[in-house]
Amino acid sequence: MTTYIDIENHLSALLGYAVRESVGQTDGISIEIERPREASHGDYACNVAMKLARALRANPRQLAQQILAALPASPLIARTEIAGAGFINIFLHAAAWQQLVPHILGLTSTFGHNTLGQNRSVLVEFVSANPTGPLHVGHGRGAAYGASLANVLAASGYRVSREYYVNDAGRQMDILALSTWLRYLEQCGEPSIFPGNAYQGDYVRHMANAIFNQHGDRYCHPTAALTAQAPAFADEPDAHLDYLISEAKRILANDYPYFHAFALNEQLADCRNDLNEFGVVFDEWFSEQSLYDSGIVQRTLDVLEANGQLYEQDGARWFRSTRYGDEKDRVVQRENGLFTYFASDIAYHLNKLERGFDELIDIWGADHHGYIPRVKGALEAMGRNPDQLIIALVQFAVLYRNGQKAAMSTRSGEFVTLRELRAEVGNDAARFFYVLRKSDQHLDFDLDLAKSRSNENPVYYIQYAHARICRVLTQWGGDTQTLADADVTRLDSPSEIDLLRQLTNYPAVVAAAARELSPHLIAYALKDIAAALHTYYNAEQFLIEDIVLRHARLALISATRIVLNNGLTMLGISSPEQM
RNA sequence: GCGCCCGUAGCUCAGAUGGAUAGAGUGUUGGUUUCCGAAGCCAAAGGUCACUGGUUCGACUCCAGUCGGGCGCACCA
Repeated sequence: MTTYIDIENHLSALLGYAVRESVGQTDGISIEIERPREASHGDYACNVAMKLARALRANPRQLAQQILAALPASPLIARTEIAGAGFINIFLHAAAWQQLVPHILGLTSTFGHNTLGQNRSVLVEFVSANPTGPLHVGHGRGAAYGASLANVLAASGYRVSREYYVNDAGRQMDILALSTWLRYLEQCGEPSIFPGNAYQGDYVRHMANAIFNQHGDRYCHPTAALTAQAPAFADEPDAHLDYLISEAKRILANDYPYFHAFALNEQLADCRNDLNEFGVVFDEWFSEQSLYDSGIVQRTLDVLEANGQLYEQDGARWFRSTRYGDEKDRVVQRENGLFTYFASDIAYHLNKLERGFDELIDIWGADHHGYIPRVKGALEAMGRNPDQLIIALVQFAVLYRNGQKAAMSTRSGEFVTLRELRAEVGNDAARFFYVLRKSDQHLDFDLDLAKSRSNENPVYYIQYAHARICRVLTQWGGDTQTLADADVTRLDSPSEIDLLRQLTNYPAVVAAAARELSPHLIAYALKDIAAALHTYYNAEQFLIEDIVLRHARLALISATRIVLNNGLTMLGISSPEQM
């Protein structure tokens, strides 16, 4: 078995050599190998002659001629031509494509991997939803995107850590603890004083039930005292909520942390379970509270203070983010002495860098884009390189059912949860539909299409290709290991060459997906590969008398199965052997 | 008002460093199975890449402006 020659690297090296030999200087000019749309323009094309033309003040077609004259011989190249304004078109021998089959069968699960990351470490932080209720479909998109992206990066030579930032320290958690206690009081038979801006969802009642069943009326107190001041807050619902929180803390005293911790643990466990079922796992669940407990928040502000980045005004402490391109300065410590979310977030990002990661990727909802300058600015203000932090924005997903929008709002309790979505369309369809769009593009999620078990559903199209191959290999009944040694020189029909080309392109797609943080490219490549497989399946027979050709074809579809499985796995989608 | 994102076929969307005649699915129309799974395949039709100008050998791609849509502009997270 001869060793595999990577076509694009090979052509790039040959042309680079030819350019140096023929016209000499190539500074600033990179050799770009592209795949023309038009088959008559060759298998690959190079535009280097046109790029050199300007600098050398020469005719591009003449340059192309000189370059081709110096082009070394290659076992892959059948012929070359000069076309158009000065394109060098390259036509390959079938062997250039055929060599891929034993290559894939040898590598199996690592085929498609690349070394773009050069073993750098990257922390991918995603989902990070407040643990104040079930994940909804918007979080689902961030989860699917982040998990797929992390897999793409891992396949591209990065050491990847997946992290969920748990906002367990803020006011929202207090509201959840309060909501749980108030529902509990209803269980105790107290008159309901549940405000409209507390958490309305049934899951709060469920937590209250659980506590009541376990502890009876141990945490019961009369609600009369809580209602006494209510009328004063008629026009200030948020102030009313804060009042109730402070009263809950006062009345429950040492029991308040119980409600807080119970609600937090319950929601976190639910969230973790939900994501696990979705195939989304994290290496670390990082607590915001731990940033306070370990003193990092204080230390962070000390650093900023020492650097002259903070000032006092109106009783609050401000960070001079306008120095770093932000629209206005931002408060890090409020008039009431409490730190803002921003303060702990600066500390969190500092902590990430102190843990030694080379790159940080934050995946945020697109509605947080205005937050970017202040976080990057804070890193810069602490003497860090803000370019180490990359923020990937994920746009909203809008569900459509029967052609109509399904609206959602966490507070009102009328949202569609990720769990409901998964139950309705299945994990595979959900993962696929979520990453089928570019992440910074709005997503119209068609529920009816996603759950249809018909040819209209693109996820089945790909899975069906995989199942079809498995079926053929099963009917054949041989050992697929032996196919690695098959003589593949007769794989030269149009549908075979086309399929081989699609498979050859796959590693470049993975690299592009990593470079562009765009796992959707994988989904589109899989559709193309599946289409080429289906065409092949209809064009040729596999289980034929001719044993050499039979083994060659089985080797090809076996390789195709491996690539489909690699890609589907990267997107967190199953590869069924039968459907 | 300012900032970020977006505008490609009837619909939903791709288009990797600027390349040659613009891509897929779906929908519409027509064809396809004595044969490994028809959840498939083949074909037709469908476009002023929002608009205007600029950069250059070449622009869907880069720049400026206009129009249209989304999001954001807290001592919330």
